[in-house]
Formats: sequence, C-alpha cells, structure tokens
Amino acid sequence: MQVEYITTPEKLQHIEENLKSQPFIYLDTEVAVKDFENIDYFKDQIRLIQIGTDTQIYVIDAYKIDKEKIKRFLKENVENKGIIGHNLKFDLKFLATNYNIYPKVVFDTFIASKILAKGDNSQKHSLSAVATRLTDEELDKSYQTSPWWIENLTKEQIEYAAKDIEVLRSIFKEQVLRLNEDQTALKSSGETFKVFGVKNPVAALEMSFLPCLVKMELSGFPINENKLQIQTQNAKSKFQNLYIEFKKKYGIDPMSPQQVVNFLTKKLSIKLPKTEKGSFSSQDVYLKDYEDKQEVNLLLQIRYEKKNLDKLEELKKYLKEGRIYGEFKQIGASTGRMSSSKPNLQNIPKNLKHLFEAPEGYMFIIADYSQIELRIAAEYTKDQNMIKAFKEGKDLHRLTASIITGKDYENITKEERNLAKAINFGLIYGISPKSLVEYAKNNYGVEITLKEAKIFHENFFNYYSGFKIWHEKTKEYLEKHRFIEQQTLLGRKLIAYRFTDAVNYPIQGSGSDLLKMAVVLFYKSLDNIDAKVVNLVHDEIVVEVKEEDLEKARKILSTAMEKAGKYLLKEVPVSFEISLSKTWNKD
DNA sequence: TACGGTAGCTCG
DNA sequence: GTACGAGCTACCGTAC
Repeated sequence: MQVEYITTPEKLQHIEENLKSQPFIYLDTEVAVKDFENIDYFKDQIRLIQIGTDTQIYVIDAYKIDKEKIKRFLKENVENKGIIGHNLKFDLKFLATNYNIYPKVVFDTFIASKILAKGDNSQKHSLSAVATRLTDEELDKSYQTSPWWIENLTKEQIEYAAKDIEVLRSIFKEQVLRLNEDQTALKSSGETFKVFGVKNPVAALEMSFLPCLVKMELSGFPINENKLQIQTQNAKSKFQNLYIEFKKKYGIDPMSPQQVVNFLTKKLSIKLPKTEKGSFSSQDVYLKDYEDKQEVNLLLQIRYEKKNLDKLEELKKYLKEGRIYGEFKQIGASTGRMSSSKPNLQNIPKNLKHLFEAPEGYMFIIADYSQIELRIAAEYTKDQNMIKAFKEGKDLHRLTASIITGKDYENITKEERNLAKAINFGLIYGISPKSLVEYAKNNYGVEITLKEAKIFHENFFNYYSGFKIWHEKTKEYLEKHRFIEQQTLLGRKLIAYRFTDAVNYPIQGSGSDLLKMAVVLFYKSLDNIDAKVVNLVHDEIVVEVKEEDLEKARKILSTAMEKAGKYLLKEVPVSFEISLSKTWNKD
C-alpha cells in the first residue's frame, strides 16, 4: 500500500500533479466527532482527508495545513472530479460545511450495496460488511471512533485511514461489474454514467440524487420558531391539565395501555378486540363508538394532545436558528423509498404543518403527484380500462365506485367514492375481502359486510382485468418458486417472498424512482435561481424559493416533474398539483 | 438501570 | 392465508 501522509502545503502542492489526469478519485474523511450519536455537521471538524488513485493514497492532515490552502486544493482537485466513497452523504456534508466544497459527480459504494441487495433487509452495508461480501479483504473498524482530535495522530490511525481507501477500490470495481450485469431495457445517461462506467440506470439515478440530498439536509426545513414555542407551551399545559383531571377522576394512568384496557373493560364494560399478541386493544378506532362516554372522550383528548406535544418537542430538539435539520436515509425502505429521522419530517401531522413557514422574502412551492401509485399500477399491469380512464382525466375513485356498485358514474355519493378509494388503495397491496371490511371502516369510516366486500372485490377484478391477470400470474409464480424478483419502472430489482410484497414493491419502488428523478432534473435546470428542496415526502416535493424567483422555479419544477413522469410512465399520464404558499399548509 | 419488544400514533 | 413502506414515544417485562 503506497501511502503518503501530507502535513505541509508543499507536499499538498506536489500531489496535485499526480491528481491532474485522474477523472475520478477515491475519497474518505475522518472527523473529530466526540459523540457519534450527536454529530454536529456545522461544528465538528474534518481531521483527515484521504484521497486515492489506483496506485496512490494520500492522507491529508487538516490540522497541520492552513484551512484556506486546503480549501483551494479541494476546489481545484476534488470538487469537479468524480468522487468514489462509502456513505458519501457523511463526507460531502462535512466537505460542504468545512470547506464549501460540493462535488456533483459521485459514486457511493454504500448506496450501490443497497441497490445490489435488491431490498433484502438482512444485509448489512457498512464498509467492512460490504468488503467481506464482495472482496477477499477484511477490515478492522475499531479505529473509526478513535480520538481524531489529538495533536499527533498515531501510525495506526494513519494506516487505518488509508486502509479504507484500499478496500474502497476493490469494492467499487466489483460493484460496477455487478451493476452492469444488471442492465434493463431502459437506458440511462449523464455524467455519472460516463465517468464511472456505470450503465445501471438505478445506480445512475441514485448517484445523481445523492448531492441533492446533501443540499437538502444542509438546508434544513424553515419553521416559525415563535409559533413553535407558543404552540408547545399551549400543548403542554393542555395535556397536563387533562392528564391530572383523568387521574384524579378515575385513579389510573391514561398513558398506560394495561391500566386503560383494564379500566375500559372492567369499569365501563366495553368490549375490545384483541391485539396480535392476544391482549385487549384500546386503539382509538375501537373507542370511536364510545365517544359519548365522558371517560372515553377525555382519554381520546389526552391521547391527541399527547401526540401533538411529543411531535412538537421532537421538532424543538432539532431546531437551529429557525430551521429544523433532519436526517434522511436515501434508501430507507426496501422498496427504494427514503426514510426520515431526527426528527422524522415525513410524518408531520397535518395540524402542525402550518408551523413550517418560509422566512422573510421567501415562499414555499409545494408539489405532489396525484394518485401516483394507482397510475403506476395501471402502467405496470397494463390494465386497459384503468389506462383509458387516466388518459381521459377521469376521477378514478369515482369510476371504481361506479364499477363496484353498478351505479352511474355521475350518481356516486361521497360515501361510495370513499369506499372506492379504500378499495383502490387496498387492491394495490393485494388486500383480501376480510381486511377490506376493516380497512374501509378504520380509514374511511365506511361500514360494509363481508358479503358486500366479496362482491366489490369481484367486481373490481372483473372490470380491471389487467390487475386480475397480474395478481394471478404473480401468485402462481410465487407458489412455484418461493420468491420472485420484481422490477420497478426504472429497473430497480426487488425480491419478494410474500404475495402482498410482490405486488406492492414494484409500485412503491417506482414511485420513489419517479420522485428522485424529478428532484435530480429540478436541480439540473436550476442555474442561478435561489431555490432549494427542503423536504421530500414520497410523492411530495417542498421547495423554498426567493419571492422574485417564484415563477421561474415553479416552471422548472413543473417541467422536471412532467419530464420524470414521461420518462418512466409510457402509457399513463402523470398529474400533479403545484401550489405556492407561505407555510406548508397549502393556502 | 439498561435493553428489546409491543402498542399506538403519524405520514405516504 | 397475509393490504404495503417508514419513525418516535411510552410502557412493561426481562436481564444484569
């Protein structure tokens, strides 16, 4: 292993010569983080920057060289090259905050590993786990959390830092081979594709998306701090008062499921259904029928206030100067969807969305794809009736309502439409008539009998026969082979063992392909416009934009969403809503 | 006291 | 025969 430890500006200048001809480099950083649970991307400092070519490894000590000199070096030798690294979101965030460096062409072996796992959750994707799986090399990660802030690093620390790069080389090469084996009908293009020799369109998309995600995390999501504080105080006193009232009146803790169940069944003689584990369940939906009892009413109120309070306090934990800084996993679900945490910005209750507010002089553009999963399902199953309906711009829920009830399209009631909504969504996931009864009641407040559910189920499949065929084929294949390898519209491979997963994964996965592609296209056309994506929620994009750029940004976003839709869906048109608003609540 | 599982809630 | 994907909090039993 050829390792050079770089501690002077002269040495730094010297390696520039060797880097000049490299179209891409391997990169890793070590950061002086004392508490890995609480990383501060804005305060913590990069200690080492490891840069590798196929023959050389340079370990640059950021504590020994003037910051401005390193910055200039990175600007000229790193920012515009292809960057290969493992879990690059971490390194790119620090390069941005420490040195204002934003590479655009990247290949992340962590993301590649997740793509290659095809949705298998049991696989681990740490650098050492990937090394073990793909190469003959083993990696000792025990130095990862060693003290990277001490003045003179040990020889072992430097060697450890360099070793990561060495492993990276073999992993990258093996991954490119494996990704390229997996070519699909759809061809990809773009810089990422060319620089790294990657032909896999899913990899190309994910790698292009990564720098967008870095920007989004660093941007944070603006919130009205004042409103947040006041609302938290209100929620707190409201909850406390109700909590004390309940405890005084009934002598039990309303937050203890056990005590609540005992109280409801013994004292109020309420019949409760069982949970999966066989204990009684006191879920809100089962208590709705007893709302007129004051005990139940108070309990439901307490739960509602408690949820609000929890979410508000969770938000406050991650508040910094009027913005919430959350984290996203780029591939958080096996389907390819993102997930969000610390705090979770993808499950903000509707009644708290108004707190998110663009700062003075800025606005939000809120865009979401309409009935996207249903459209994807139509594309996927090639169901002619559903495709036709979407082409004609029909209200799909209303159409389904008329199909299952046999009534005219024009005479469908609100309740019937709600029921159809339940069926449309349920069918995507392979719902059974039995579950449909529950689902319709719990989510749409529509009560039907099992017999009715069976009829609706049958009517649905008879009309949307493309679905029936697709479901049957999938079921048959699964019975024969035990598992099935599905594919999203972009070519993301997903392995399913259960029927419900087999019909759901490609649809949910295609939705995530679509959203990511729209974001990538948006950033590509943005030029010098002061706009940035501040949140992504599966089928929704929230952009913060300077008021004078509002119209331009709206147009660019609209074009991006349309283009992504046309690229992925050939038979079914996409449709989306775009609204301009000061808060996350659409005005 | 620490940890993991479960229930219950939010979102798509 | 089974609707899908996430994350967070609180409770509660178990292990130390």
